[in-house]
This record gives sequence, structure tokens and C-alpha cells, in this order.
Amino acid sequence: MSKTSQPKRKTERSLKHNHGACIETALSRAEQRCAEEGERFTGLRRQVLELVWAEHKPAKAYDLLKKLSDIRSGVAPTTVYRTLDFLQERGLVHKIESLNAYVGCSQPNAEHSGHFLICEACSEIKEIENSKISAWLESAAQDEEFKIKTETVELSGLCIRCQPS
Amino acid sequence: MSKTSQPKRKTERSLKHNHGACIETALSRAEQRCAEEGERFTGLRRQVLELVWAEHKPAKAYDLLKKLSDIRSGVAPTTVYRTLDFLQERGLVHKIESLNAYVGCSQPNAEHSGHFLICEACSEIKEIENSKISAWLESAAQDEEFKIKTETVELSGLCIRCQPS
DNA sequence: CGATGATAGTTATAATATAACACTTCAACT
DNA sequence: AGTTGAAGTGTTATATTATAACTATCATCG
Ligand SMILES: [Zn+2]
Ligand SMILES: [Zn+2]
Ligand SMILES: [Zn+2]
Ligand SMILES: [Zn+2]
Repeated sequence: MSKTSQPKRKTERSLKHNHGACIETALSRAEQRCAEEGERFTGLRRQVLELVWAEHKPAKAYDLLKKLSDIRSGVAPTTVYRTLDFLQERGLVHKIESLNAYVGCSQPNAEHSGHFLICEACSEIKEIENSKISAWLESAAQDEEFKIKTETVELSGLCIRCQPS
Repeated sequence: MSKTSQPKRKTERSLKHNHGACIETALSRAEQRCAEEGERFTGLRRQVLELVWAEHKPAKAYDLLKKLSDIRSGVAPTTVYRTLDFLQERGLVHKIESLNAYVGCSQPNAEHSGHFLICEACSEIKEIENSKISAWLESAAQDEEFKIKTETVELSGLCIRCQPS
């Protein structure tokens, strides 16, 4: 970790960014969020959230289960799913339906459905700003007089780093 | 089918429409599509597609398995999944990722990702016209220099019939 | 006919998710 | 401090969804 040169493209998130900061931010936001809602941010919940945030990639429930087993005892599928449900309900993680996997929510703010770009090559997932997309989708739904409650928007393809040049 | 008066709102699909025609259309389109591509539209494939088209609602693989077992022998999960895969690859059915279920494709034409309105109350699913939405999503992805290959767009909520008045 | 590849059958198992109930912890109240 | 009730977690069992690997059958073409 004492390397000094990092010559890289600005878009190369995995190289450029201080991911420790992502994790810190996510955890402290979670803490705050739970406090606001009178919920307890327990050790288990913190550990699961940390594991989900280990990368900007989808975390599978049973992989989380394995990793969690390394750091505490008495871990079963229920443990993981219950905790993920809790985190989801508070908007701290999202489920990626097309992958049966979970990612940390990177939109600090209000309740929202996540909208995702999913790279098929490197697996990185980016949650994109959603108000514009939500407005578009609502207008499309409105044409059918349909009232949207939750949006699943998962766009798979190639991120810039993985596109052939 | 000899009723003469149909006083209903144009949006009430389940009341207004001749679903037999939906099925006929889907089957003949499938036949044509397979012919074009040099694929065989076998009895099994036809039966599965018919079952998927039984309603404008999501069909679960294991429900299809049960129904299929009633009309032929030697049916196993593999049978159903393999056939659904075949139909999906030809754009004849779509998988609804958020429900782990399948619906018939109602967009005769080109290869496309489906975009869906899913009623949480009555389960009806409507595939909506997608070129506009696709264009929007592509522009959003473009902002991140992301190249979309497949779109999962599933909007859950209430259809007009199920909205409280 | 007999070779060939596609289709379908068969058996087993993997991967994902939930149910039901018991035990523990923690905060609020006396 | 002791009581209590709800929230959190542990435990066991099972349901649901999906795939792998191999075999048998069928359709087509030379
Ligand atoms: Zn990060
Ligand atoms: Zn990538
Ligand atoms: Zn119909
Ligand atoms: Zn409805």
C-alpha cells in the first residue's frame, strides 16, 4: 500500500477512488439513518453492510453468509436474509433482481428505487441518478394510467473501461 | 362470443379483449418466427408457449411444470427451463426478473428487451412500447459512457382497474 | 438405410429463499 | 436492581428456483 505512482484514466473508478471512504460514508450514514428512525444499528447489521460494501459489485447472499461465518458464529441463511431485508427497508442496500444479489445504496438521500448500470465484463455496478429516469418512466406509465410504486431498472452492458477501443 | 353490447372503458383489458385472439396471434407468430430462423416449433414448445400465454400474468416455471405434466409425460424442471430458454432466445417470452416468472412477448417485431407494468393487486402484466424508453435510458447511460446491451425495466404498482377511486 | 445433429427424457444436485419456533438482549418501567 | 415486553438473533427444517450431466429418441440428409 505504499506505491506512489497511479497513472490512470479518470473513469477508472476501481483504481482512482478511495474505497475506504465509500465504506466509511455508507456506515456512518447507516448509523445516522437508523438513529433517526429509532432503529438499532447492531453489530450484525454493521458487519453485513460492510461486507456488501466490500466492492462496487453485486454481493450474493450465500457469499455473504460464508464471509460472515468467518467473523461470527451461528450464522445461517436466515441471518443474512433477515439482515439484508432490514437494510433494504431502510434504503441502505438494493437488491439487483436480475442477478439475485445485493449492492450498497450510494444515494444517501430519500427513499428511492435504485437504477443501475451493470457491467457484464467486470461486474461493477453503478447506481445512477434517478430523478430524471423516474420522471420519464412515470410519464410512460401515465400513458397507461398506471401508478408506479417501485421501479426495477437494471441496465446491463459494458462500462467504459470494458468497452473494446 | 355472440354478445353485442360491450359498454366498458377502453383500459379494461381483461373485460374487453378477446384473449383467444392473443393466444392465436402469439402461436402463429412463434411458428413463423421459428420457420424464419430454421428452428423447429415442436409440440413441447407450442404447449409451453400456450401455457405461458394462458393469462396476461406471470407464469412461474414450476407452475408451468405442473400444468405441462397434465398434458404430457416425462416432464421435469429441465424440460420447462430448456423450453423457456429457447422461447426467450427467440424473443417469444420474457422473464420477469423481479418475480422469477415468465410472460409471453406481445411485441411481434424485432429483438428487444421488454419493459413492463406489473400490477401488484391483480398481477396483470403489460408490456409497454419501448422505443421511447430505450432512447431515454440510452441517453442516461451515455452520460456515464456506458454501452447498454440488455434492459430490465419492471415497474410495479397499480393498474387503473386496481387503483382506489 | 445409417450417420448426424437437434430435441427431449432422466437423474441428481446446486443455488436461492422462507417458515417456525426458541433463546437472548436491551431498554423502559417499577 | 428486578420485571417485563419487544426487538434481535439463533436454530432447524424446508420450500422454491435453477442447472449439470448423461442417455435416448427423432428428424433430416446423403
Ligand atoms: Zn468505493
Ligand atoms: Zn466494466
Ligand atoms: Zn389477451
Ligand atoms: Zn391490476
